[in-house]
Amino acid sequence: MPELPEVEITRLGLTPELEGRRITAVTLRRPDLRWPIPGEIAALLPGEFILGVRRRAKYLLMDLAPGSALLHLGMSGSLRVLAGDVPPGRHDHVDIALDSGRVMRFNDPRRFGCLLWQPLGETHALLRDLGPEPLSAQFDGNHLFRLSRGRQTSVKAFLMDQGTVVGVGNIYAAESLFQAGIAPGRPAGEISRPRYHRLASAVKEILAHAIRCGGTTFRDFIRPDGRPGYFEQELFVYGREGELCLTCGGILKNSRLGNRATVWCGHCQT
DNA sequence: CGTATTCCCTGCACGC
DNA sequence: TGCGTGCAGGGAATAC
Repeated sequence: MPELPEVEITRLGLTPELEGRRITAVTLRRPDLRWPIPGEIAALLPGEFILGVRRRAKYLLMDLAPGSALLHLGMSGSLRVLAGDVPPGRHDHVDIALDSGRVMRFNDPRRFGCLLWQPLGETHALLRDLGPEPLSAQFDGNHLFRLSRGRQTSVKAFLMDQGTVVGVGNIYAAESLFQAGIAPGRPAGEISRPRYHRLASAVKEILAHAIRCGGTTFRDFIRPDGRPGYFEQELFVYGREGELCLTCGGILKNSRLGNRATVWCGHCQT
């Protein structure tokens, strides 16, 4: 389930394979993923040079002269770069062939991902109302404190809201709240400024650490070169409901918040 | 506007 | 062994 670290790891793996390459062909084996794949993808990409691969939130942007292809991995998507003669398998929905003889292949069993188009100079509606990047200076405890005043929703839902800060999904929200010692169900508006400073620091540290580990391969994430990530070995709470807290030895609780599984320690998180 | 809920989709774990 | 059920979840859409 790709969150910011997994998307960033994907970007890092794609960049040396894609940057400066010319696209020779686009193969769409489905007309749609989450949304229909716009005609510009098949019409405009072949022949274009890939100028760069950027990331904004959990979106990847492949920059070409006439605009950018926008990719989201949803929760089961992955991008791999393979030799051009590797036959496609189940759920290999899109191929982008390169003049290197290799092919970037988009696999997504659950099809929550998307492939969209953004003309040069425009910002796609999906990118318009996003909060700051968590690893940027714009994101800090003051930002969280200010945005949370008057909010009744749980701090976990608040943290996972992409308008608050981007890139934090269920795994990293749970881990960040654990490291900050904050109970996930606490109303966002009731949390003090010092505690939000701790939370912002935890988010930054955990995301940066997860990127260094190559991301989290909990079920299906895979890097462009086929290797897994190793951060799941560092998880303190996510996926560990009923097991022992690694800090205090208590039993980790499991509840549902905002229709998401939420694991936390009732002793360490208050 | 804020908040909670539903829905999209497939693979897999589970219980009978 | 096979079948039904529930869950996983990003995030848009919908309802209130």
